[in-house]
Amino acid sequence: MGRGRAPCCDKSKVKKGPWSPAEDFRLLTFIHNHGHTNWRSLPKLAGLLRCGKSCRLRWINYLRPDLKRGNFTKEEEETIIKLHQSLGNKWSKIASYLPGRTDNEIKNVWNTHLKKRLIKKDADDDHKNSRGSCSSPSSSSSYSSSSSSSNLRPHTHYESHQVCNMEKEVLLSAKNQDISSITTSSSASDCAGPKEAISTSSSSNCSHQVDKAAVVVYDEVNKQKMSLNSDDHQQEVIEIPMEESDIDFWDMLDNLESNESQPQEFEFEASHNSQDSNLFGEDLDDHDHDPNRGIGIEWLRYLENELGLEDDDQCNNIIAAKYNDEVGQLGSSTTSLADHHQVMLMRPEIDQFFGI
DNA sequence: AACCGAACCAACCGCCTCGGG
DNA sequence: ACCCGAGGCGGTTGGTTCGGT
Repeated sequence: MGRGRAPCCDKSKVKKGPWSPAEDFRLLTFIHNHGHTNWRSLPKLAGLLRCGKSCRLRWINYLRPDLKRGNFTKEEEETIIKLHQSLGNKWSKIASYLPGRTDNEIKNVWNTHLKKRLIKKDADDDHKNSRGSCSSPSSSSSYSSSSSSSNLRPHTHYESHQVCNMEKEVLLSAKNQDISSITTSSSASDCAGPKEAISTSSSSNCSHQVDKAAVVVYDEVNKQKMSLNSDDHQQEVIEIPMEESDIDFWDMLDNLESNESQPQEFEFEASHNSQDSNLFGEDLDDHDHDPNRGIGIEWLRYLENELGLEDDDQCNNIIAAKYNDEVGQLGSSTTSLADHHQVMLMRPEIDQFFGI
């Protein structure tokens, strides 16, 4: 095995760094039209100069339409903390219990907020205990004593690792408690928990038990979440009705991309998401079976917002020109103007024209 | 206003697992 | 049983933003 693992792609020929709106759009459109059966070949087929892994990551962490954006709620944070006690750093497993959240997102939240918060809380508890009645020597774990000394300043990576290991020791005992407490509970398949984490867990008894523990935690937390989620976090699948269009259009986007001096900000509010998807759902029903026909204007707004293009006059003009070209080519066909407003992504005056 | 350190987060890297041949 | 390729995962990095001085 002297050669080592072959790289997943030719690193010299792939683009790295932040994704441009055009790349996002291209990836979105391709996946919508063809799915993602083979990530490795996807970039080539989609005309992206990216590694397949990079495309997958971008899709999973950012472009997937069922993603929930915005800050984590208290309930979500509680869920993460509890699941982390059961599962440890199994971010993808934890993510499977939080619909709309990605493992990367959860990992980031844990590392930046929750871990520090817990350490601080432990330190506070320790402090209180030490000031109170004399605790027995056995009650002061090595974790709490050492962590409290280090949590007053930012951790280096090495220190974080140490803290993490110490947490593991503590969590292990918590884990064992969880497992022992649920051995009489129903089987994992009976639980209404997340699909993947349960159905695909075919590994060791240990991990299976850990999953069970997580399911219990999940059920508990989920009860609290149900009422909240029913209103403002509905799972809306955003249709992407844009047919992969001609090369010129992509070239145009690529040109735009090269004119951009700054990466765009793609803030996307969860509320916007649900609101818009509600709106365009009905419109699409009449058209989405034929991708060349009408498109939900709200989806376009979503995309526009996602790609950070709404204020880009240059882009607007180019796309409007593209639109005029297409309408011109269609000539006096029976297709209505409204059926082709998909190229008019971001022009308020055109919205007015359509009475939107 | 300028600087600096902290916080944040998107993206990359490399290892692991799994499934097909 | 073994090999290989693809997908998945967790750890880490580095660029950007934020907040304090």
